[in-house]
Amino acid sequence: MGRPALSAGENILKLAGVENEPPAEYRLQDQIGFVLRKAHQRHVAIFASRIGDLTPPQFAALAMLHEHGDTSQNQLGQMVAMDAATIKGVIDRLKTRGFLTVEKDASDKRRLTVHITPEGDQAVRELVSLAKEITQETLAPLSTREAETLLRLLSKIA
Amino acid sequence: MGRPALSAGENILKLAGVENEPPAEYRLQDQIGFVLRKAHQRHVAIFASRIGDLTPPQFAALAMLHEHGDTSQNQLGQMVAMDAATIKGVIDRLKTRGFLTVEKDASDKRRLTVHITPEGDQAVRELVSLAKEITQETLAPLSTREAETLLRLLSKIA
DNA sequence: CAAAATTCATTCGTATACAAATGATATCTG
DNA sequence: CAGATATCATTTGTATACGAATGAATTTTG
Repeated sequence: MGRPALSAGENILKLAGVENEPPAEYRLQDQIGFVLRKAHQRHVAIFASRIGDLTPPQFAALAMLHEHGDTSQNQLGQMVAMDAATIKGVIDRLKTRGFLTVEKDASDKRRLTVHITPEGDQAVRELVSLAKEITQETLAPLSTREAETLLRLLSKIA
Repeated sequence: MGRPALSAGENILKLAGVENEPPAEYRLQDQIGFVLRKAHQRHVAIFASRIGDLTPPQFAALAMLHEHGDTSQNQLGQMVAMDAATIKGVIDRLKTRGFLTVEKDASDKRRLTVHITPEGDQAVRELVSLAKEITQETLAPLSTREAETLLRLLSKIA
């Protein structure tokens, strides 16, 4: 009588009637990090399809400089969420393109001050409408209300 | 009587009472791409603080292989959203670590079949609980309900 | 079946992204 | 003021990420 001892795959919970709760399995597809990476990839692809000759970080740095005016290199990096090593590369490439210039700060010889050029200003002005379209296309699968919600929640975890 | 001709900054809309709608300005901080990039950065930082010796893409590839079983290199890449060049690097590094092996497919000589090793399986099993904590911490600023909403909306645009 | 098209993997080049180390300059503290 | 700290920028090394070109193998087509 009775039943045999517990065999592999069985446990006391099962005996007690707490059936097979799929052990809170881990599905990669449902993890925020995985979805975040894919959403970001899709956005970058949309960006590249509309603005082929500037990357999102380059545009971000230029747009921030356009909006905010002169800043130091590291400060600009902070504003657009790039560390010192990353912002340097971005600025170098924008400098090569003639969109900005860099000069030593007289009052603090460690600093570099970054200026946007007229060409840089003009580029931002011309690209803003495309950038708006990129935002639109990225959010196209969502209703206006959903898009607002997404932006709000995403901002909270950013 | 009458009023002077339109001067700079004025327009017919203003005359009609549609006041100064700030020209739908473009604020970088409100663009989905910018927020997406920052949220992704934060997640990667959290991941690195908990799982120092494996990157999110490496863990994704290994977890997918664990879950799905043997696949070709490119197919694995598709499953974890990495192009051929990217997945190759990831697999090379996991191979070096002994988490997987790669061998030529006999029936299709173009293909490489990727096998997870016992060490790889073990690593996934041990890391899953940490991975869950990473998800939790990334979503910590949100309520449970908000987290579900975010995941759902993000999946739609991913 | 033979030519054309496709698929799989590799390689190269460019661009983020970040840790860590370094040198120059500023600021703080005792 | 002098030594300790901190900040700014640079450099190096590693790891995604992707476009484009390439070669080998397979599949499709005419």
